[in-house]
Amino acid sequence: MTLRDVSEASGVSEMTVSRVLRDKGDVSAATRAKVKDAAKRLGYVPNRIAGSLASSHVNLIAVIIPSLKNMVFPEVLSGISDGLDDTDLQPVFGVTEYRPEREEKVLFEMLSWRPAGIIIAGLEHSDPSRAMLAQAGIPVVEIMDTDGDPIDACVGISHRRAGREMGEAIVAAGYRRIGFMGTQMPLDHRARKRFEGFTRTLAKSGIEITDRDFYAGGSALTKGREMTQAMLERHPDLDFLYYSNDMIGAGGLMYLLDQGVDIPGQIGLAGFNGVELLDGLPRKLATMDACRYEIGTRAARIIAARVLGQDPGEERVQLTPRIDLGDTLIRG
Amino acid sequence: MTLRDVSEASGVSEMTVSRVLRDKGDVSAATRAKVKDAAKRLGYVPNRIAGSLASSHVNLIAVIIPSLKNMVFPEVLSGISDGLDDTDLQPVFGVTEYRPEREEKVLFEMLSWRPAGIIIAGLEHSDPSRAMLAQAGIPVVEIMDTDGDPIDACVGISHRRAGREMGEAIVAAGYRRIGFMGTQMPLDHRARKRFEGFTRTLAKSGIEITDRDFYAGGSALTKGREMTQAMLERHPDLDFLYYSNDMIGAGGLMYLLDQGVDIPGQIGLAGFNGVELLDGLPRKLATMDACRYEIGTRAARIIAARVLGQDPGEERVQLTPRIDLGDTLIRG
DNA sequence: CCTTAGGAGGGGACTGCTCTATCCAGTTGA
DNA sequence: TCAACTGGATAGAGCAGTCCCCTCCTAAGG
Repeated sequence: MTLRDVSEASGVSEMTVSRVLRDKGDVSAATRAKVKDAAKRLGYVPNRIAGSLASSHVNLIAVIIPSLKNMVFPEVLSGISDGLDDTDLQPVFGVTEYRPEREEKVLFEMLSWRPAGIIIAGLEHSDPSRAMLAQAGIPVVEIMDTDGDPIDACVGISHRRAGREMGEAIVAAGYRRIGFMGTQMPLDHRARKRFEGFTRTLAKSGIEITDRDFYAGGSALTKGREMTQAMLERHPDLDFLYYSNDMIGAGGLMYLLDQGVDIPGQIGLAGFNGVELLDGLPRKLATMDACRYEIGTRAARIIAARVLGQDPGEERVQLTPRIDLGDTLIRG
Repeated sequence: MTLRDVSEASGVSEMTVSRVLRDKGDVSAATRAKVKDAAKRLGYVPNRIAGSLASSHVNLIAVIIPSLKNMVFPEVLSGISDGLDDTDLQPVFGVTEYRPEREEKVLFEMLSWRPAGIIIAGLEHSDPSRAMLAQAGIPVVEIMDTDGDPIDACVGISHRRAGREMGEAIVAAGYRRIGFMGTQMPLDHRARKRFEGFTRTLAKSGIEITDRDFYAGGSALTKGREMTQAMLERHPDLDFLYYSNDMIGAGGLMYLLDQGVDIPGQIGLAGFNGVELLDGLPRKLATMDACRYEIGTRAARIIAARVLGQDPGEERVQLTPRIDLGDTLIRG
């Protein structure tokens, strides 16, 4: 089923059929109708592979993210999808599982389809990946993070600063014996940067983290409970627990409520991400919004503008995450 | 940057370069090394658009799902991704937002890339969509649901049966005044089928739903709280609440625990999906596993086998969801 | 020692399907 | 009558794969 079939069925040249289907060039209304009718009758679906090869235009935007298991990324994808909605650009997703070698592979695969642009999470990439991104000759937007040197454009928040601000709020509130719980992911650079920003800020006030723990796999809520229990058994005198994400934070919160602990009096809590989930918990966990959806839309707008040859405006966008003290952090 | 550039840089024909890069045909180790070296030095990324056009082989599997906002689908995607992992097939995702006209558009877009197979959620499609699927001439696997006539292959669970079994468990446990809460989505056929199976089963025992309510948008957990409160104000004598998904069910559970209601003595609760989240709640919500991950892997295996010309085995797979009574449904 | 078969290594020509660029014929209007 | 369009056709390009062919070397047979 090709242009030829449609052209034969409608009695005009392939050229004319192509023009009708792409709404380009001048074709009389009568011919147009004839062609469209034939195409519909035959169930013709244009072959974009041939089309893209001929025109060297591809309407795909490659989107590379670490994971789908964490709700953070689907939200970014929604933003991208919405930001691209009024263009004919189409996002295509690839998942790296936080592994650099996977990232390389996924990137290579994606580039082999000659997309019109790339949106990729993070600023840390292997040398081959950076080389591919730089050489591709298409707009590249690195998202989520702004602590580092972008290859091209960039939209995100500063995770160092996010960690710092939370640290400041905690110190200001008077907490001093602080425990940290996070995910066991050396390759999650954003979590690492938050942690660094956090500890560095505490250090300025002469405070050192009392305990820390990392987990891998399993239900985040359950892990949050277990880790919190274990940490408090090790250090019953902790007065604050900072979690690297809201899910384990929520688990910790549930555990402490079960135990009848006074929150935020005896122990304060904070997470990160601002997940919607928190709104329904008995006590609202302090957190920090990661601007996920907006990151998606802004990145998409930059890509769209660049691809369509318009002015993309600001190309290094640093969004400001809002801290939300919720009910689990005393106002300092 | 094309095969020609690599061929010129390495001093062999384009043909030989192509063979080296695809690991096909006999090429001496020396030549192979020379070519690979040149390709790497130039940062050559093969053009799959041209490759696919030439070979009429595309390694893409189109995956069409209603939404990314519900964790159900990312889990299915993980399954698909894992199921395809040992092949060179690559999933490509499209999202319909539960809208048939979006589905048509997404399907058309995807088919225009001539994928090797399609995995699509649900059995209900518009006539044009069905026509496209049937005419595409590639394996089609409809997933999530088995209540209906698949176009080709099919992997899922029976949502009617899921509703029925939950209804039976509730009746067996002795509950009689039952309320239902769900999402306001006429186009979520699976939720509808569960509801039908549920009410029909109750009817057999002479029970009619006492109240029902539907919501749209907003945080599911919060909505669950609000709807539960509202429904109990309307009907304080309800003794069971069935939620169409675990998130609103969890919200309801939180509300009732806050209120000090005896669960499951005074009021029983059940949700649907078996989301991981439930494991960390103070009380485990009764639910039913939707086999999300397995649906993904099975669908992927069928597609892979068909595409590779192997025996796909069973092509109409009905999985059996396990009911989990948790702590919120008296054992009947 | 020569012949010959066979295989390994590599090249040439053409193809896939659509789009771009260019060109032509017919029409319209001044 | 000629210029300016309009509707439509023809030719060629885009890049890598398939099919088929050729060359050269090795090894076995006579």
